[in-house]
Amino acid sequence: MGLHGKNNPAAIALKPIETSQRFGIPAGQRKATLVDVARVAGVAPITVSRVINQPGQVKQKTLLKVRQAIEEIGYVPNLVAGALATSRSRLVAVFLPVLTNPIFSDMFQVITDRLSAAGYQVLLGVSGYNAEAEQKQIQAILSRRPDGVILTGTVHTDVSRKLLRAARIPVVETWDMTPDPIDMLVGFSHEDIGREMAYYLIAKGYRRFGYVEVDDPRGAKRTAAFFEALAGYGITDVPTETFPAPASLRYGIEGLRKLLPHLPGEGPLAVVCTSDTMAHGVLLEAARQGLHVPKDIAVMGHGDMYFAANLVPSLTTVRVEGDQIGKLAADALLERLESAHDLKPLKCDVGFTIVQRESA
Amino acid sequence: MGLHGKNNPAAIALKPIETSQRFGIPAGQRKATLVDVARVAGVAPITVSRVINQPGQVKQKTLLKVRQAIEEIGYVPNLVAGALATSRSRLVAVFLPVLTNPIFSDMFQVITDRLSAAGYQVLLGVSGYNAEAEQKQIQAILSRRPDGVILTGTVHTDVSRKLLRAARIPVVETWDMTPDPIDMLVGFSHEDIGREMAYYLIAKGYRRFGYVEVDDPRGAKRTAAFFEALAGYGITDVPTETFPAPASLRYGIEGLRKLLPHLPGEGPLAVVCTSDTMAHGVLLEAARQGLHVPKDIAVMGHGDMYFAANLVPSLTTVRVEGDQIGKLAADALLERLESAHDLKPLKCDVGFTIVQRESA
DNA sequence: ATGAAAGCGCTAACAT
DNA sequence: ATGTTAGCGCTTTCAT
Repeated sequence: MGLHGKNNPAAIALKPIETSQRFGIPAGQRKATLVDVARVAGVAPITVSRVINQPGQVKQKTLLKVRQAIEEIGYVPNLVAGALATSRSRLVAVFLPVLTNPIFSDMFQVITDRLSAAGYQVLLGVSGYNAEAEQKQIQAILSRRPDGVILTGTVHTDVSRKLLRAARIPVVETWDMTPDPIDMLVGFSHEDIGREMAYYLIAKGYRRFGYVEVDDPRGAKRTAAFFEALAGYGITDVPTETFPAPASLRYGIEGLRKLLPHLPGEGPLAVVCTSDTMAHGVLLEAARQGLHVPKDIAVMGHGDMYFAANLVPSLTTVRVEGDQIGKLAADALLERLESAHDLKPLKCDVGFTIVQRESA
Repeated sequence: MGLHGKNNPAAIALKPIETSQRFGIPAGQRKATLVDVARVAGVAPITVSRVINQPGQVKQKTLLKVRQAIEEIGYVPNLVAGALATSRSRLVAVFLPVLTNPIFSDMFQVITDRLSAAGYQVLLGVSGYNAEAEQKQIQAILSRRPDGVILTGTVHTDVSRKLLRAARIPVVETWDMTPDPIDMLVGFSHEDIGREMAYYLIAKGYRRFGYVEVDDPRGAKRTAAFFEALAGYGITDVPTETFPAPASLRYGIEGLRKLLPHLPGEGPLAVVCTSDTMAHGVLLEAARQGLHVPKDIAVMGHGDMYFAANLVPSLTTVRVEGDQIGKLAADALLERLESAHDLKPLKCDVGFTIVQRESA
């Protein structure tokens, strides 16, 4: 690869300096290494390493000399080699279902900010709400030897769980609750949300419901709990439209259109969506059809996305503190990474809020 | 680090097998290596390497034997070591201004899909429309020795450009045009867009304008060209509201509120926004104020985001093929990476479309 | 405060 | 088709 004298010990041994330009700056193709810096600065390679990693241990004068050499030859440290030597990659893998949902990208942003402030970089995996796809990515990313992993959700394949346990690195599952986490857990109960939404609407006097959902494992938990709570009030006929994840505006529009002919009985009607995006669509379609929200039809979403408060009418929804989850997950990981490696189990429920606005 | 006999050559030489459990499976803490697999399978380490990387070169029988050993001890290859040995990391760095704009996350998704299909993984950097922040991240990520880099925009610090050139890896700049790209370029002309928007609105008969923008370098190009084109028609007084990037719904709402008292003269009025998100806000605020769109006020956005077609009234905007950019950028990079490394310059303008809808 | 030697886990280049 | 040897660029350990 353009390296002169490679695999020719004699050449290297005989003329270690002549293979480079004056001052040992590597010729043309080759990238500068620690050894090059050391040669220019007139110190041992290990001293250069110390200047970079533990500058406190190096005399001021040496420090300056070495830093000047680094500058002079434009040395960029090779973290691949560093990672191999220390078996610490300073890499954290984060898995998200989708990137397009601001709720996840916000969490990702918080995680990235905190981790990169601590000197870590983030490898992103997007699994598309699919445990098999997630497994493939986990498999691939684990060969990068990340120092830690943050997952979205608690539904993973058995192989994924086994691989993660075998990797013996801290793992944080987020965005859900489960009795048997892989390691650490920061989330909230989707069952609680489903139930509370039902109670909220029942309390408001609604007895007729329509439901628009996308097929994702956590949404399904909310759905099941919602239906169960309604059943407690004798309400069992809830027409439902289900679409493939991820949610889109169009599914909301289509959902309401398909739902309308099937909604049973008389009296106040509420349509519940598993995401604000679809609730937005329902709102738009209701407007197109001349239906008044919430008089003719109440609408409730999930996520409190950025537009929810500003829609006309504003959207009643469920707010989850994604930032908070990201912060807690990153901090928990960092604590494990930085401090003593003793098993400190973490299981944290950040809760949720029903945000009452105009639509329901 | 839990490795028995480390730095004790005698111990290793004398009892290489006894340090492990039966069959050479590493004890408790240590992760399995290629050598462990080789020992279990009864072959040389290089053969295991071939089974993983060039299975075609290995006899069927050996292949099975080795794969069984891999399975048995749960071996996960160490790509860190592989990367050091080959000086190929199979890592590509992608820099985005923000993640929350679907236009970028879509492009990212396309890039990720194509690259991971080719066996690469993607390191994401989010620069927040800030060249200094981008530089810091470039600096950090280059020490991971990525095989290639994809950037958003053509505005980078001098240091960034120098670092990227020195890295001697393929670089694709996207989402803009420039006469002096760092290496390859896939984008479109923001000047063309600004100009065409002006022509479009002039042709529709508008002579009074308001402008709502966020402070990002590419948006600024569109703005400048828009104003220049208007000046060609003698229109120089265009009240403008500028907000810090990234765009938000709220800026649109606030923007229109602040703009309204200042809009000059009489006759058809158009408000132009540098993003659909803000145009959405303008639409909402116009509705709140009882202004009819487009009769009282026309609105034009940029980006053709997912909601643009479904708003009421639907949003006239500019569509840019982000997917196409992502596809071309990833493919260009892959071609450089996979085939001969000869300098194949690429400069590609994917163009744009003005999407006429109800709002203007 | 600085250095010498060995090794992290893998693969390229040469055998056989 | 498989093995041997050396080395990727860094850091650890032990010495000075």
